[in-house]
Amino acid sequence: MNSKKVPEGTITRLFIYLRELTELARLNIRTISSAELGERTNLSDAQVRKDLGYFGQFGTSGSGYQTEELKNALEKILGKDKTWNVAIVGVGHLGSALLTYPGFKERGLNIVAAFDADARKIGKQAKEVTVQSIDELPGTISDKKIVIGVIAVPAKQAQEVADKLVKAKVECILNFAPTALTVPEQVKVKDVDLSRELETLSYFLANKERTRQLIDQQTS
Amino acid sequence: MNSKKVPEGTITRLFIYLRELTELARLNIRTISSAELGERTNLSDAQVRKDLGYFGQFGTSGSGYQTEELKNALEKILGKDKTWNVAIVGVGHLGSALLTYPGFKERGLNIVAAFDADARKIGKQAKEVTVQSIDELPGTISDKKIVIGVIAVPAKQAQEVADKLVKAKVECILNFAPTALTVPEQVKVKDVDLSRELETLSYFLANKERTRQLIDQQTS
DNA sequence: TGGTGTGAATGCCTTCACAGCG
DNA sequence: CGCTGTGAAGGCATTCACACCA
Repeated sequence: MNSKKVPEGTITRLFIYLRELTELARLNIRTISSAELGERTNLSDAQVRKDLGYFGQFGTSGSGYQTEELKNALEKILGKDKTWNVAIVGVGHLGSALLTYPGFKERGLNIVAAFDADARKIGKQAKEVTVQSIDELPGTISDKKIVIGVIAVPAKQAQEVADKLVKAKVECILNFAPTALTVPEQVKVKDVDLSRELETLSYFLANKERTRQLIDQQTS
Repeated sequence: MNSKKVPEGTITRLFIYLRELTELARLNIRTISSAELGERTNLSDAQVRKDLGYFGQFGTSGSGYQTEELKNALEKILGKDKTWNVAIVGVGHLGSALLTYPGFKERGLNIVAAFDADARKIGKQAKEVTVQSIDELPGTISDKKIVIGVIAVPAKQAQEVADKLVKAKVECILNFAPTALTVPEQVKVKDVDLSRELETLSYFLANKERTRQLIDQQTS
């Protein structure tokens, strides 16, 4: 067991392996090598072994890993044997998409509350939760033991919401607003900017076009 | 001008700087230092300078960068002086969220088509586009000169959709389906797994709990 | 003086390569 | 013999630190 610091990317990939292992288990494939698992996830065999190596020894020389066994081990490592309560703040299109997404519950993430500032949305039923006023946030967060807050409000309100979540003592925040948040460092923040993900591709396209032009010039 | 290979992360951050510069320009702040810009984006001053250094020299010793000038330079570098046509495949909650998101157009990303396999959704109007049958995908992609395809369908259909997009000659794919896609390497794929982003936090929580237990044991 | 631009140093992550095991 | 586990090497990316400039 290597107890060095685990790279961030390793964690991300562990979830990818787990997803694949779940599929393999469903297909009744009992055993898999690092090479095959890598193939199926677009990663290298060495990467697979090194990632797993941070957490212990799971394989058998010559034959690979037991699908079911490795799956269980990863679930434990990743905290999927527990459940965590989640609140969504902002019930716009994205917030609604998250509320109705079916996969969270079975992955140990229970969305147990939703908040919005817009009076017209309050009281609406979205799946199993009722949209509450943002004023009820502090009370609900502690009553329902919510540890993850999801920010799905416009950029301008994001910091304000973050402050409320922090004060209410959530332990992590998933931020979809395109703005840099300031929070105490013990609170883990993960930023996801959907718009930027798309925009990033425009750099790729612009760059491609530039090199194309460069080649045209050289050949003429 | 440093012409080394530009790190992936630099591009991501360039978009963050641009966002901040746009805000600064709006506030009529004419000039900014790398330290201030870093402060506002939760990045280090050195990081800011190094990132910009890949593309040229934009600053003035002693006073910093001209907001407007740097903003324009970044827009050019990132390809935001051009527009790119985008198609959304899969008009579920997430697809709809993307279709109605207001920010894309002004950022040079025009969503000009949407496809779905569900007959009940075809013909529906979402903002300025009408949902088409997936069978019309090949024709529409080339007619409308679409270069980016967004996959917002369930994992099981994702590869099939990817194949169609590739055959129709899109240049990049933004994939929201939680599965590894196989595409020719000249096609740029960016994976975004919303569910995984949330799940990742459960590792953080589980790990926190584990260390807490460890400390309890030691002190008892 | 205040702040850029940039080599050099550091640190982190991935890939290599192979000993050792079943 | 096939495949894991893991030090060591290599490659990137970030941070440091300072010469140089307005």
